[in-house]
Amino acid sequence: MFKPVESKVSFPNLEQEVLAFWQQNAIFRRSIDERPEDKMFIFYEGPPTANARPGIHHVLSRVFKDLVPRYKTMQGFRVPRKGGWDTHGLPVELEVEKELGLKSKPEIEQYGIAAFNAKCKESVSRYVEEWTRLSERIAFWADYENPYVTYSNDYIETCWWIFKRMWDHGLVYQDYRVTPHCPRCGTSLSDHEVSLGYQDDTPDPSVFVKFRVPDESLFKRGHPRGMAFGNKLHLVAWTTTPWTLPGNTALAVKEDAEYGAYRVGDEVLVMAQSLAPHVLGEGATPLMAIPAAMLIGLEYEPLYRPELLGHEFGWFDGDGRLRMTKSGTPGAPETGGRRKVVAADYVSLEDGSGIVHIAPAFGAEDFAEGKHFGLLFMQPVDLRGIMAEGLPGAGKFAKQADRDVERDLEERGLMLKKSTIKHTYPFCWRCTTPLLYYAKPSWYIRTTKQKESLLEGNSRINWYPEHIKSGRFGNWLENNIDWAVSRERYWGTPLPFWKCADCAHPMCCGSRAEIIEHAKDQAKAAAMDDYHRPFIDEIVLRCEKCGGDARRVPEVADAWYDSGAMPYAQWHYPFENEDEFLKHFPADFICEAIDQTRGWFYTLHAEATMLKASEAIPESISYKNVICLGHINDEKGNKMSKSRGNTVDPFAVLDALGADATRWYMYTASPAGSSRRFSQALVEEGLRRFLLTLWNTYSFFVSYANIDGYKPGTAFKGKRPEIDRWLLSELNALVVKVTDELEGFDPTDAARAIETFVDDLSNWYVRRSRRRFWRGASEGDDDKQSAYDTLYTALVTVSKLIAPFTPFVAEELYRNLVVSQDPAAPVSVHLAMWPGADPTLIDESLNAETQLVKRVCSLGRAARAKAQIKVRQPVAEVLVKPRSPEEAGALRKNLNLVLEELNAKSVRLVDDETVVVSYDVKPNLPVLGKKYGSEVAAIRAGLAVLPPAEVAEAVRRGSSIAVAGKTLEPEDILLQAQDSPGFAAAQDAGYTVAVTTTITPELADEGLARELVRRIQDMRREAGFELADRITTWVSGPGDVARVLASHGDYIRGRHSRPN
RNA sequence: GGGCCAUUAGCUCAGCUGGUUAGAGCGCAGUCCUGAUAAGACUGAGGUCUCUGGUUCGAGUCCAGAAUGGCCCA
Repeated sequence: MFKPVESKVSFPNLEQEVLAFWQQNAIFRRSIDERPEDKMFIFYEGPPTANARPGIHHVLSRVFKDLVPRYKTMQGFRVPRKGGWDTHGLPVELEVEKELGLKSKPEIEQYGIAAFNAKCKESVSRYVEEWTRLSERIAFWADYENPYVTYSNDYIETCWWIFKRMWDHGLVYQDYRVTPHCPRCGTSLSDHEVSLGYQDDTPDPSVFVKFRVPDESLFKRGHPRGMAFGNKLHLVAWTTTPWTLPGNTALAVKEDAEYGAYRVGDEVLVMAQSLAPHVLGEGATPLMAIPAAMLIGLEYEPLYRPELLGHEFGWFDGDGRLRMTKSGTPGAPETGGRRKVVAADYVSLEDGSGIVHIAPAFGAEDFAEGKHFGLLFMQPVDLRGIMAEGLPGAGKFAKQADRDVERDLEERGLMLKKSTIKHTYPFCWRCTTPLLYYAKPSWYIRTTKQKESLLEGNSRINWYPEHIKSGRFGNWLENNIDWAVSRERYWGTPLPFWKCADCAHPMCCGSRAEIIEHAKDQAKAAAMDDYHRPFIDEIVLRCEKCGGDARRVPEVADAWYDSGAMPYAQWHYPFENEDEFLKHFPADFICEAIDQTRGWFYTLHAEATMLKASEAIPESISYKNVICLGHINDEKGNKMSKSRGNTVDPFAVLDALGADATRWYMYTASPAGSSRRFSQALVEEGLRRFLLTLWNTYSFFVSYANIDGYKPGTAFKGKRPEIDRWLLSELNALVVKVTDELEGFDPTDAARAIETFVDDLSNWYVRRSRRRFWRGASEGDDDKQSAYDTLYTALVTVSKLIAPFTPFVAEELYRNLVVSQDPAAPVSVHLAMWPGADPTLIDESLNAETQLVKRVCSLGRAARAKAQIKVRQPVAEVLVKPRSPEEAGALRKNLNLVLEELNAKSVRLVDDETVVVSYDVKPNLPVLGKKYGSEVAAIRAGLAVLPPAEVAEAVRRGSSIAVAGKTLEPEDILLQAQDSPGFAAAQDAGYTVAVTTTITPELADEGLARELVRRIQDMRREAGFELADRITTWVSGPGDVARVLASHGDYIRGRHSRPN
């Protein structure tokens, strides 16, 4: 006996029972422990941050992550799955700041870094329980009893070790970079934060400034003396940030643009020709054209010279490194104050003057130009945004200093024109202070040095979808820039770099032991039990060069650095677990969404490459296969976000429809790499289409198997009917298909194939085979055995195939169908082995034949519908015209199916459909009219006298035909099929299927008999009888009912009772 | 401004290396079938396969360009 199965089912309830079973029997642990240790498949979990509720997009990545390990487990691999939590980073800090009401870094420091970090630590585990609950609920199997946690001391120590390896190999350096900076909060903002604070229509000054070019510069540049302008030549540059003008160290022109000199009053102004009329208006006299090449290299007088005011300044050396110094310091470049013109391709000719003001301290592009051309670097505004002494607006906030700068330039006659424009400008999303782009020192990993290795490694990684490899990820590597790895924050892995206060010598420590070794107070270092700030900051090292006090640099590491360290840090490698690390490296499979190309996919890859370059690990790729998921949008295709309020609570969907339905939707809706629209309605559609269909087939099988006492295990040996051979053929083809697709990391095509099979199983195999299950044993034991055996085999195989996809319903089917019958079987489908296909059972031509039969039946039903003859009413004959003799042969083998499906007494195959249809031939007047004009009348007449059958024949063959002296093409003639008398026909794609429409009294009686059967069945059902109940039926009715009961009584009785 | 992806029925999606008449599911209207079925079958309405060129005997499919949308970067 199988456990009885109701056709009605609540999947959410069922899933709870399965969850309890897994829990009680430790199935997850067993699914790992019971697999051989020497056959590993390695999966890395990209750690989520648990400081917010999980959303539906987390369900997406988790179910894809879960699928491959389950499949591989069934293939006999051991697939350990260590969970992990990403715990550091700015988002965490921001949450805590909000909670504590802190608004800036000074406030945090006042609150206390130790207390602040304690709050951060507390915050990251706030939703761990909810994350774990979700993971369990959707059957995302991972080990959350021993997860790696990025804030643990061990994890941090491995991060230090990685830094040290790179440090020793010259892959770490400090340099400046330009970042969006909030002068009030005293910190850089991430791109994400910047994008939160853009404001449109921000008014800003728009000023055209004159930069004087002394005649001497022209001579130096090789211009003839005759071309002197009496020191009246000026370059006109445009800016919306006058406060950056004291930082100007260059002007940029576009190399392929035409410039011109214009006389305005007694001055000569230079700017792009295309913009001159707009800027200068009527009063300007063009003097001459100047190619950009003549401007490049030209020296001009700076508006301001902060370097003379005792402020620190810098320059870019030959390596593009920024060196800071003070005027008069030995080694500082002697500039004579001159700045020069350079070429830059980003110079716009759309607005401004075609000459761009460059201040390397205050713009990313400017900084890059500085690096490229070895420019001076002036930063007369501090991190609070305050203008330096000695300059206009000194002591004021930069934006307020704008007006002082403008006034100063006006007084000096260097202001050409000023007005106000409105544009989009970024503000701090927390305090609405305007952001300043500001060059600050930052620590870098020299990834550019390993660019070739990064690319080489990538070439050995399998990406799904494939275009990511050379597309988004490959391009990212091609355009690689050094990784800015430091953050001026608190809650993160402290950078293990110390700098001597005396000689500025930098040191890097790659372990706790090294820190203790170099610490001035070794006892204190040894006692450190939290490696975070502020404790680590208190450890002062002895400078290895001069013995002075070395203090740690204030920055912490980018949180992405932590997650990229996960292959090593999860094992605290190399400090312990070397075996574990080597066994688990590299990963065979990882899976995240596409936004990780610059996140985890990159840091994982970059750190592995850097470590390989540092000869610290044996292999330079840390993952071999990666599924890169598209994003989930809402049902309208919009991105889901909290602020839009269009997020979906995963638990609502799971409670309503269940995890299997949700998972199935994720796999089948669209290929893994495509973005997808999510709505509960779509999940429900899949539930109905697939899960319920499968469930009902299963319930059907169990109901009848229990009545008949069917026992699996005694494999059927006799000759199987065609339809059973067909189902087994399809089933084995399905196993091959699903296995192939999963090997190729394509769950979508695999799942869709399963869906098609289940549809065939239910709506063709079971529907066509129903009677074989309910008729008595005496009516052919072999046939019935074969049916049970076939259906049982199909259901058991499907339960295994769907185990990675819908693990709950798979478990339910498997346990009832297999475990309840076979004490030797593994107790869970997730401990079972993946089914193998028997290729000898796959019969492609049989599969094609069945397709043909289904198509013919479909057309036959269409023909019946056309004649308005119900399927319950038998017809005398079905006529089929197939497309080829081969097809005729195939149909001949399946005549019984066609007969039954179409409720006909006989089937006749014909090779010409004109037996059942005749064609009306009509001239295609719109076509003929265009071709032949007035001759159409003659053609019409000519066509009318030709035998329609011959014309039709020619048209159907696609050959031309001679009519009234013209050669007509098939397109010139319209054919209209007419049913011949006594037939109703349907045609499609070269097939014709017809039924005879004459209903003899005998046929009518048979139809009535079936009608009676149906009515009585309905009554049985309504009365609540069980399938096996025997009933007594009384019938009264008009004479034909009595006649039919007499003539077809046995048939009617036979349909209502099961003789066994 | 650069890169990647997408665009096929009202909606969600198939359509393999070019090959007769472009399909499925959902939804809508109707008819039918049914003792596994919350299901199923059939019919109907619904397609300039985003557009423009090109290659080819032949293009939804290949090439070029454009448009729109999404994502990423600047």
